[in-house]
Amino acid sequence: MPRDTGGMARTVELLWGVSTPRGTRGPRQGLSVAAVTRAALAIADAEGLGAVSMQRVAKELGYTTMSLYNYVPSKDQLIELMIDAATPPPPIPEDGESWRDEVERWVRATWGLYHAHRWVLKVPTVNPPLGPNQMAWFEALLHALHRGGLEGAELMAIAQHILTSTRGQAAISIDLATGEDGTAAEANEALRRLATPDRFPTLHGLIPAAGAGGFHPGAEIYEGLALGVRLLLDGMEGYVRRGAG
Amino acid sequence: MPRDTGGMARTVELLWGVSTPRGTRGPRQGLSVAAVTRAALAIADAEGLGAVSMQRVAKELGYTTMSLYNYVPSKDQLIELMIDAATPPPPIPEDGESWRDEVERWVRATWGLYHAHRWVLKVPTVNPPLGPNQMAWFEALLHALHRGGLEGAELMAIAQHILTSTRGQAAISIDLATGEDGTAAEANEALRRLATPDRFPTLHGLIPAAGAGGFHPGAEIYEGLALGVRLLLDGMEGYVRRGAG
DNA sequence: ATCCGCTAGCGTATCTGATACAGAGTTTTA
DNA sequence: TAAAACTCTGTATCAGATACGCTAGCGGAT
Repeated sequence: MPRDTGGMARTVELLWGVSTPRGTRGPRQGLSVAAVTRAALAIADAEGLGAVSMQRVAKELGYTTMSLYNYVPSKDQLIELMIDAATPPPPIPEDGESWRDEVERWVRATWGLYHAHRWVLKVPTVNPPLGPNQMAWFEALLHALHRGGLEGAELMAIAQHILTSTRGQAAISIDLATGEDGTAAEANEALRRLATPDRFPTLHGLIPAAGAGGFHPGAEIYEGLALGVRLLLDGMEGYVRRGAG
Repeated sequence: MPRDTGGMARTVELLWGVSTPRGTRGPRQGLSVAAVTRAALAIADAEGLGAVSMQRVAKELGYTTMSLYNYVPSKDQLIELMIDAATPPPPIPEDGESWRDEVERWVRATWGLYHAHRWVLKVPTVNPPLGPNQMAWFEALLHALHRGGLEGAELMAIAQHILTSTRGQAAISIDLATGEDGTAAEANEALRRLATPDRFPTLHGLIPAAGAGGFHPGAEIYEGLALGVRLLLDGMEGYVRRGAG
């Protein structure tokens, strides 16, 4: 029987810790899914996703590469586990906090989360996030927006909107912060040279205005994100008031 | 002299076709950057990014793997070229079109673009998009929003917001459409099972309401995106009217 | 008590893909 | 017409994922 190399069912099982009941025989297990995941996570946090190889993780744990496959069916699955493991429980709304503040707190926390684990957004997405922690965060966002008066498909839509723009802007911020020193400056330089006023009038006009050159450093991007969210919530309030949703 | 393996400068050079003047000596070139890029692009469109390897591209062209390196300094650079090559010129706004319609047309076109080249959003971003076509699209979006009354950092922020949420939602839609047949259904099934009303009350409430189970198929996601953009623009109008920006 | 069968961890092998390097043939310029 | 500058080829290297078969530890049925 070939090793079950994955599939959604297996992934979900692993993520939710539903241990397929295994016989108690054989040598005691020296490792565990959690231990493997933790080790991989530590490597990624310290040296980036590229440093995570099965060999490296095994070395870190003092085991052979192949023994990891006793716990994790493939590297891809391991990465899914890492992502969920990197995700702490979502922030708890404070008493009396407005729903808008709740949303903004969520955005800030998400921003922080991605910056704390700069590799997370490099993982090319394949599946919807079905890990327990991922789901908890999404639930938290839905909760806040629901308080704001949204329901059903609209609720889902706006939540996705906020989620994806937060992810996207965080990814940009991280790319700029992570690149070799000077990459950002080099990019700005290139931008300045290429965004000529004839072909790119609007963009060209922004370059001096934006200080670092149109692709801003971290804090400014966050401010931009926050503004976008605020305006979206403004629009949403109007929408709800008008009686839809 | 080692082959220049890249760096922003080289990338930009390639993207903008600034041919570093090469001597006219030696055998006539059988290939060109464009030809290599085109071949790679065709493979990616037909079989996904995973099918693009240097060997495969070379085979397609009837050359050796290594000969490609005469034209393209590395695979990563080739991928950047592919992305820009996959990007047609942005849509041209119609006469008399409102700025809001201009934005919405932009969003729709972007959506279509990503769906036409389903591999583009799988590329883990490293650099800001400096290719000429990428820049042209961004300029188009800036132009529309500028007409709406935004300036400077606010303009940049809202443009990024729209860009990232469009990318993000398109990515979700593509993942669902691309997975093995049944993956989406399986995910919904899992979601239904895992999103228990006690721990995930809001999410749980959405599952039946959302038809396919909370993670909607293509058209519905597009509707959601469009709604989000509309509300954001609503908020933006208020903001502009209030005199900021 | 004991032995059987399950299983963890090991060593090694295979396969795929990127990229280095050296050599041979081609074309232009001094 | 030789030297120089290139292009393309063939082969080698290196990394990383994962298959496979072996050995030995351990719990449970005899």
